[in-house]
Amino acid sequence: MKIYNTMSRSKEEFVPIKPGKVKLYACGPTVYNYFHIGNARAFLFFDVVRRYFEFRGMEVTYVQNITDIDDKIIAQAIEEGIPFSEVAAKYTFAFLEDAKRLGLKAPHFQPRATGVMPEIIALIHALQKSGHAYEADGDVYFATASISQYGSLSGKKVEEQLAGARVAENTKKRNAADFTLWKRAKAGEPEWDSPWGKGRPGWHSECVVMSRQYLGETFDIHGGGVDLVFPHHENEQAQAYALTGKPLANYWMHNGFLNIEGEKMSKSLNNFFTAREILAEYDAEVIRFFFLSKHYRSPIDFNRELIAESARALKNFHAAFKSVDFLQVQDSPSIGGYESAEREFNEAMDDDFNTAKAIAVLFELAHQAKSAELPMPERIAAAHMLYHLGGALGFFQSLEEPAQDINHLTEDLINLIISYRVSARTEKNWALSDKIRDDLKALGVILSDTKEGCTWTVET
RNA sequence: GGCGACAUAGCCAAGCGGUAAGGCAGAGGUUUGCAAAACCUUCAUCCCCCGGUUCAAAUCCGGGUGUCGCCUCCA
Repeated sequence: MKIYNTMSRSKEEFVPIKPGKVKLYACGPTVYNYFHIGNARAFLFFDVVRRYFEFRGMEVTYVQNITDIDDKIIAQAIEEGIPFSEVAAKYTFAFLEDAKRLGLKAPHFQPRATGVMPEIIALIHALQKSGHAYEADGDVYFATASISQYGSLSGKKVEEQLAGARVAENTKKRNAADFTLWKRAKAGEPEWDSPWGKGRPGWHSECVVMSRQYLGETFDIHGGGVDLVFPHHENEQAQAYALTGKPLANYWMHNGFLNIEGEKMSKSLNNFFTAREILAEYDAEVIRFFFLSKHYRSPIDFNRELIAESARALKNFHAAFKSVDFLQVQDSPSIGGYESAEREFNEAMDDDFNTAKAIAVLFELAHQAKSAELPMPERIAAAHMLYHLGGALGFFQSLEEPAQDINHLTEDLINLIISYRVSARTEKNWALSDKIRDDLKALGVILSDTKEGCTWTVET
């Protein structure tokens, strides 16, 4: 399979370090707030990467960090008037909750920065001893000039950067591109003891520590949003090179940004949505479909009309399952016959995770499953394959009807009212039967007259 | 100033040298008392513009135009 490697700016054949195994690391959230819908794209995409490798029989080790000490957390703590650790705990919990609701499979390891503090300090210390880092007034900086590879990931030449860039003047740095490894604590800020006095780590060291701890010195894939290429990943990589001379990861994958109505999402533009609020409005599966319907490296525009369109498109799959009564036949053995669809699906996914193309295969299968011209066993086989392949993308996690918040009495009453309507229809009293239908609709109960009789669903 | 991405039907979106996938919407039909749902059929002579390479280009090259991103915390 081919993966676009940010390092080489081209698609490369993916060769894992150990055949059959994939060591995957993706940057997780900084827990200073509920994560937003743009974060959700990244989390969801790497969830699909993980699922697809597993689908193809690879043994995946997936690590995602949680940054629970950071300037933004401190700022939020001041704003909420609670200790920083409470902010971190609150939003870590919220993250785990929302991730689950989004249908993300839990990573194998989810280490937190504060849980590896001694290791981070040891890393910085090692960098200092080998001359790649220097202390200045309680802060420690990484000397970017000390390694030749600096800039290789992001393609930036440090000297050329400085001309027009808005680099804050920091006289403690030897070089404007040098980045903070350790930050001296100001009064009242969270602090840890270190060889350089009390302080906290910079952002870029934790991922180096955690990834190497769980995945080894060099691992297969490191991922995150494009904005992390520089400086975060460049700086992670620099530390790894300084430490061992070896790359941190062989493949760097970066998902594109999410825009709102063509504009960047930001709090100042007031177009900021948390995943939590979107999940309150739309099904997790709809959000998943929305993201996967476009290639992961392209920017994606988010707006409600597009989400609604995704919801309509997704109905095709559920209609397909319904048409063969898949819940009843789910456990029956599939007769096969749709191996070519699986081949097509795999080809699409093998080409740098072309989920949009893979989804087209799913629609073909849905079409087959619904086709009244095909014999039922064949339709069921198509539905089985649809379920199988959709699962590789994380779809159809709950095929069952969503639990309706209705008690037995209500249910009986609705059925009673319907029975009166059936009588009215038998008498061709259309005025009354339509009124009953309209009135129930106003209450959120949708009636449908089908060949099998009148069925009802509750509008969600 | 430096680096990079993208421009395909009303909308979303694949395609990456061999003659335009798929979805939404629309149109027509089947079904229906009507409605909804469902199913079937249909829907780009053409891929931002101008040159070039080639037997052949949406796909490659050069030049424009436009949109967006990164270089500062950020998925």
